[in-house]
Amino acid sequence: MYTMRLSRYFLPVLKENPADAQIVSHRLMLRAGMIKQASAGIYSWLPLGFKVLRKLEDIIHEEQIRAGHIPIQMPTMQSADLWRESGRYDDYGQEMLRVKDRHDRDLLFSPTAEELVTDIFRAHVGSYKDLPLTLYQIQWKFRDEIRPRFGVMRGREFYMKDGYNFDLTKEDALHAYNRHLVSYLRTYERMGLQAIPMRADSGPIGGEDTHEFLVLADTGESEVFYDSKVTDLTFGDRAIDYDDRAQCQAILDEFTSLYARTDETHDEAVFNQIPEDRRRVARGIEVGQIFYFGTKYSEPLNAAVTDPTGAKTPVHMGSHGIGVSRLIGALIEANHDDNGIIWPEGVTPFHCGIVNLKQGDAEADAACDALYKSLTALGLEPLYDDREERAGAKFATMDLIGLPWRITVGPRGLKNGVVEVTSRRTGVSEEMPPEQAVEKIAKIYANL
RNA sequence: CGGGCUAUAGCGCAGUCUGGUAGCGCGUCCGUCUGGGGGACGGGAGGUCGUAGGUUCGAAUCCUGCUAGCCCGACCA
Repeated sequence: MYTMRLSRYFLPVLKENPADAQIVSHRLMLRAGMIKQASAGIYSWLPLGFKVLRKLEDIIHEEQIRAGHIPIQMPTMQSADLWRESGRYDDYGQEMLRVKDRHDRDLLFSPTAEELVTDIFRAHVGSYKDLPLTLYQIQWKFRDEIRPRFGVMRGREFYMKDGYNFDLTKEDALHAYNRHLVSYLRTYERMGLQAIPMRADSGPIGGEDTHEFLVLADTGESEVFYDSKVTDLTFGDRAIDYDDRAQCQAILDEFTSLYARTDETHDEAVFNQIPEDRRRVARGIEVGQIFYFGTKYSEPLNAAVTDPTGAKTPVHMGSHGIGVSRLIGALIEANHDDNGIIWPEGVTPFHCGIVNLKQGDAEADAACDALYKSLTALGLEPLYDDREERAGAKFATMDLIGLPWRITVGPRGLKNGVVEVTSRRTGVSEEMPPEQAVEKIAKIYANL
């Protein structure tokens, strides 16, 4: 169990804006004590940031496993040999960090893992009976960006979910593609984000079919064009059977048939067929991408299975990524105000804050302790601000770190038997007895 | 990689032009008063001025090299 009393926690908040942070998410992550820059584009994750990272990771694992995908973990340092085999060692360019070990062998810090996962596959899978198979990992990656910027949104070291499907036929692989699209829709929605799948460019991964998921934000790096009706689409709590091909296909069609493209694939003529009042030009942050690339890696790397007729056939593959660390930046870009972050309930580092307005007041202290115990007994994680600080400082800290709910406890309210429950997002406060406040918070998180 | 800029206390900055041995705000520590939106007063701690060399009686300040970081551009999840 974490220490959830602020007096004993490690939350190095900053009152002033660090000079190097340009965009709001970077500023707020530094000010809220979530990260500390270690060098250009490389960050240490402090307790609050680390907690959010873990929450995102948990959601991703749950949704991937629900879709039938299997978690593994591959190394960050990889031998250049495999990359020479696929031809990408030379293709990848300066973005790939190359290192030599003591024996003068070429190593690299993995920017992605198609080669390695294909090597695992070819070593252990030989029959169509072992298909379909989708392996994924959540692991640190490195791309030696020419110019890292915007904090974790464009770092050099980043945390990423990357998954790889292996299928016997193109049809099977396209179902895997659809399955990923659906699972990603669910994943982002649970995080409180609207990420719109847009037709994209395949870039260095290569391939035929690809969609990027974009979160709309003014600070986004890509220009996007879409039909305003796409933002009305929500996945909601509809039941999904990932083995049901027709259902997965229908959901893909529903979410990708309206016009939504990045500037790379934008087609002015097609765009202009949308009724004028529905045409939108905006900016977006890319938080994920899915690819179908057929036998691009399986052929050169010789990843083949025996099909039912006894013939060897290269497997059809796809890969799929979610930028986990940059998602935190995207979440903040999409959820903040002048006072700080506003976490969606699904990803908040603590479920609520408890603010003791008069530390040292016997009744206030006792009421806060009781609230803290009741909430933790229900499996919730409150952050209790028990510091010897004035009310204003405590409010400012709570607003900055963005916990969605705050329970305010002071002598004045306690005299009437009530505490105050405040929504960070709306600012609306309600007075109620402490037990009722606990119930209210528990109810909010009951379905998450 | 091209163009621009910066480096002085944990954070934000002044001091550099005109050389004389470092200062402000915030934070931090101690004390008192406070107690519903970053409170007040008093007292303290904290800096090889990025680094190496040079000029000088004397360098944060002038000169040179190096390193790190930031911004714009090209590139990218």
